[in-house]
Amino acid sequence: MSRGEQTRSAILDTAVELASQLGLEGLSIGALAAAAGMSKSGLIAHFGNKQELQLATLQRAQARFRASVFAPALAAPRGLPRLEALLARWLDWLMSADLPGGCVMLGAATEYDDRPGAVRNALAGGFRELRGAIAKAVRLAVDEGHLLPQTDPWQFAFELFGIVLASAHDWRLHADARSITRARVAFARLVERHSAAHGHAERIET
Amino acid sequence: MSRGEQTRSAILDTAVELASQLGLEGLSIGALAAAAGMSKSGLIAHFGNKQELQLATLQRAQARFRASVFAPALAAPRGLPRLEALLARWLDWLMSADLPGGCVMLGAATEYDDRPGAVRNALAGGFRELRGAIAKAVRLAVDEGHLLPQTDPWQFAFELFGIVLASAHDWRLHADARSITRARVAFARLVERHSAAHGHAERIET
DNA sequence: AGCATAATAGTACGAACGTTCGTATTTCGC
DNA sequence: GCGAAATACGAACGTTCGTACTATTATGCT
Repeated sequence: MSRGEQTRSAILDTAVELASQLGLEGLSIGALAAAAGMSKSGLIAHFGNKQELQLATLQRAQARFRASVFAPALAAPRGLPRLEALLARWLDWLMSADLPGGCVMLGAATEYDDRPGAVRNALAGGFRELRGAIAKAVRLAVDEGHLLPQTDPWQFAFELFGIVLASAHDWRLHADARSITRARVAFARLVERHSAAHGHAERIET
Repeated sequence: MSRGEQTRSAILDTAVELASQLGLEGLSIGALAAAAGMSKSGLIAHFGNKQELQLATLQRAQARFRASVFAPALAAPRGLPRLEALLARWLDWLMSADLPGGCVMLGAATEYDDRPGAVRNALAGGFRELRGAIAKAVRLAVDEGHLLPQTDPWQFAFELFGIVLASAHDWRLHADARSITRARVAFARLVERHSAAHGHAERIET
């Protein structure tokens, strides 16, 4: 890795951290340059313009998410264990201390949902890919016999996503640690509802 | 209503519309003045400074939400009908065409969740109040016998909130109309899970 | 070691930001 | 109808924004 690539990578690390707090749009070249300890012009030379910087920052954040959340989940055995690992890692990711301003993608989602362009496309693509991957994991859980065959993977993924969103909201806006427990309870009930044990069996105690 | 109050009110209507698209932080005095057809100085004189403008805009959006979503829901009979009305109105609100940039509160939530200050406090207070109202509606549904007594109102409100968040996300970022159906399905299952008709559960009403 | 090139800094630009001030205009009670 | 108060305007402030262009420094290959 050349020197330029090194500093570019270091810049992006700082950029993700800053974008976490200020949003992808609020991330300014001047503030980033100050945080990275270099000049505005020297910094932006690595990317050309701000949009390219935003795209690169988003890609870096997405790559981190894949590495911290999805890859470990894929290491878990397919089926329910993988889904559980996914949720656990995802919650860890959202509440991690090294993302001081929350998930960059979730923040950018509300920023760019009505702002057509390359950033929005990259963002939507990432979320679509994520949702598809979840749906696939659900399908595998059905194949493994952990979930009932009539389970709709997309509906399941939708509801799981909602649980995560609500948890992130409560955690970040209200600093409510109960959101973790609530997410786990909601997930357990979501699974139970689609599991073969459903109908005969136990009740979940909160 | 004096003339000043009239223009102030008209400004806030425009401000809500603009903040819907640009966010509460991205809402600039210059752009708002242009949209309202008046000068920057003449506009900001009604509020003092930008933060007061943001607070007033937020309060206006919150009042609109109460009027369009919560008040009609309260008109429905307590219990399940009220909860169903709440969800229906909420989804209408989120997908309404006159909120071109999405819900102001949801947008501001991710903007200000790590920015302490008056705006964040007002925002968090509103969401707390909303969540409490939902929990209360759930409690009433339990009292009416529509939901099982062991239902945790806060857990129920959490999950309902998650359904709404996921629906708003899919609708706004992916323009996915299926999010409405998915929200309804998820809600129906959430209710079913806590209802007396649910499989194994014991009845409370004779 | 020397040199071509990559990498960073420096500077300047026009525009937009929020805010303040002085002044003109309009409204409204008397 | 008059005058005080409310309301709106226009101009300017200092700052920051993203970007462009030039100069300087550092790297790496032969």
